[in-house]
Amino acid sequence: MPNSYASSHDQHLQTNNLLSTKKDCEIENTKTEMGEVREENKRLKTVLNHMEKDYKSLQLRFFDIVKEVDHHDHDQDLKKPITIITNCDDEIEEADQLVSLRLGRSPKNITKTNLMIRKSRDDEDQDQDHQEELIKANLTLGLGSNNDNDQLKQLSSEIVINEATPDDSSELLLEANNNNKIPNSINNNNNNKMIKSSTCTSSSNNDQDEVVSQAQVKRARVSVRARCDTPTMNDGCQWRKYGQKIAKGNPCPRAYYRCTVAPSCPVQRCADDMSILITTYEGSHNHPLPVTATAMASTTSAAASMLLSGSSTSSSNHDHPFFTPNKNSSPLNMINGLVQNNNNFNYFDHTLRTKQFYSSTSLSPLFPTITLDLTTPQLTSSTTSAFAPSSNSRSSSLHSFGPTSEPKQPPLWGNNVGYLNYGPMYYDKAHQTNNGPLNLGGTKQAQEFIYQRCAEKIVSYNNNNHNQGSSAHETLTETLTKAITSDPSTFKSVIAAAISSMVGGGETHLGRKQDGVEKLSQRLTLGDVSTNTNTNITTTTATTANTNNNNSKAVSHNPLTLQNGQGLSSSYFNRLSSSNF
DNA sequence: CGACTTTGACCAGCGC
DNA sequence: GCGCTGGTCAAAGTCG
Repeated sequence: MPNSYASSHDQHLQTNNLLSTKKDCEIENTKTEMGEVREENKRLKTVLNHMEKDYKSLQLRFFDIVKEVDHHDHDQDLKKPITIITNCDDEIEEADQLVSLRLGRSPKNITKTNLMIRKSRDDEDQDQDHQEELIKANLTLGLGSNNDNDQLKQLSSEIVINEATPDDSSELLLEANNNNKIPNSINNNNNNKMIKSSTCTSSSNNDQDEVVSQAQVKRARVSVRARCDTPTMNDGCQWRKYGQKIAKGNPCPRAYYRCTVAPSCPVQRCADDMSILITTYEGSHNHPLPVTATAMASTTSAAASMLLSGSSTSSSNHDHPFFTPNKNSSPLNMINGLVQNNNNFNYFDHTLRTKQFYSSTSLSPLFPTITLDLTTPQLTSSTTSAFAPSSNSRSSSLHSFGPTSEPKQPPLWGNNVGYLNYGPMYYDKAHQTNNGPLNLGGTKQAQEFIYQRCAEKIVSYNNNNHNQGSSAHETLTETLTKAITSDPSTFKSVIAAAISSMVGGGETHLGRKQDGVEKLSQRLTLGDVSTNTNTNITTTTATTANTNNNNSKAVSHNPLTLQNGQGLSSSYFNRLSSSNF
């Protein structure tokens, strides 16, 4: 018995030793693995830092290039016989605004050119319906005739000029007013009146049609829907409440805010809805924006530009689950994404799908409104999910909405979501994931627009500078190389779209020229771009990139108590955001 | 005291 | 022409 006991005891000890040895081994292995994970984390951090540095440097370079190109365009612009109304108080600002006004929409002289070009084309295509003609007449982009290189070139240069400065609806307003000899003093502070005045001053049918279209453009609004517990949405700007009204049929008051960053900034916003904050922006800032504000400004400006461009339509857009034609509103040849219809959104209303897109009449029947819905669930998988949220604050998420606001953003060109899918027109809140910032899709797409704009500039710039071996050109080449290296797919998409916009312009949605452009795009993108070749959007939208000279107006509706513009927006949200980073 | 919000009045556009 | 409505103004109140 003792022996058996001793042997069993030894066995037990041996088993214990084995177990302890095993545990030791496991611990060692675990430690080793942890060490490896740590090293991996370090490597990842290093890579991330490197990417961030690259991103920042590329971003800086990009803006430098944009400035250079803008400057160059501005120089060219001064040489061009563009009519500039000089009976304004601030000629410098006026000139600047005039240039910026024309993005996405054509000023009168350009429109005439476009009409002329179109006229020759119409000899071939007699079956266009009159309304499309009228709409297209106001599209600066996409009207170039392939048969007329000179005109196309001229048009391209015009496009470059148009995009030399940031665009937005108010700028467009100003432009139209200039065309109609409306005093600028009216423009800055009373866009509505100005618009109506311009409409009344037109005489000829063409002018009337043009003015009507421009009026629609001028009144474009960008409505941002987002679930927000706070009275206002933090978009980085400072807002001051100047009025509040109880809208009929809406228990929630509508508040009116005005941007207080600059005294003359026409941006306003108002807000309404119970759990969903709807912020409607009108116009664009005419002053440098805080970093945190550039995101939303860029986003809304891009949306407004796309709304105004009208060239961005595509049947493929109808497949977007959040595109909502509004049967109560007048047709506008444009928009992808969600169109606001009061506060009711009819997702996927197949019966209403037509070839045309419709604008909203929610705030005013005269103001086409495009809505960036940040409240709806994600219905489709999106590659934007690759962009991990960097903030846990829903409210502060908007801080990282823009290209420059979030230092920890993922790589700028990091995915190839079809920008041809009109991404910037619609930011799904689901892209934030559960707690994520809105910036994911928005940032990337907005930045794609920036890039797109750059690409457009590059194309046009090169067209205008064949014989100039300038340093700017070298810089462009260098930057392009870097960009391609960074993310070839997206860059190719952008370039393809840019070229498409130049070649095919706004015609693609009609099926004309689309084949060639589409093939070109597909070749360039090597399949990176969605088959929804809405190539024409390229042209219009790039507007938003430069917020330094924006001139916009914002209106927002807050269903809740809607108390402050600046207070919550700047202080509360800023605190939130600062605490998160 | 300055900045901001509140709130009633005013104005202009639009529909009937 | 009248009334409704949206948008704006400005004086008063509030807050830090």
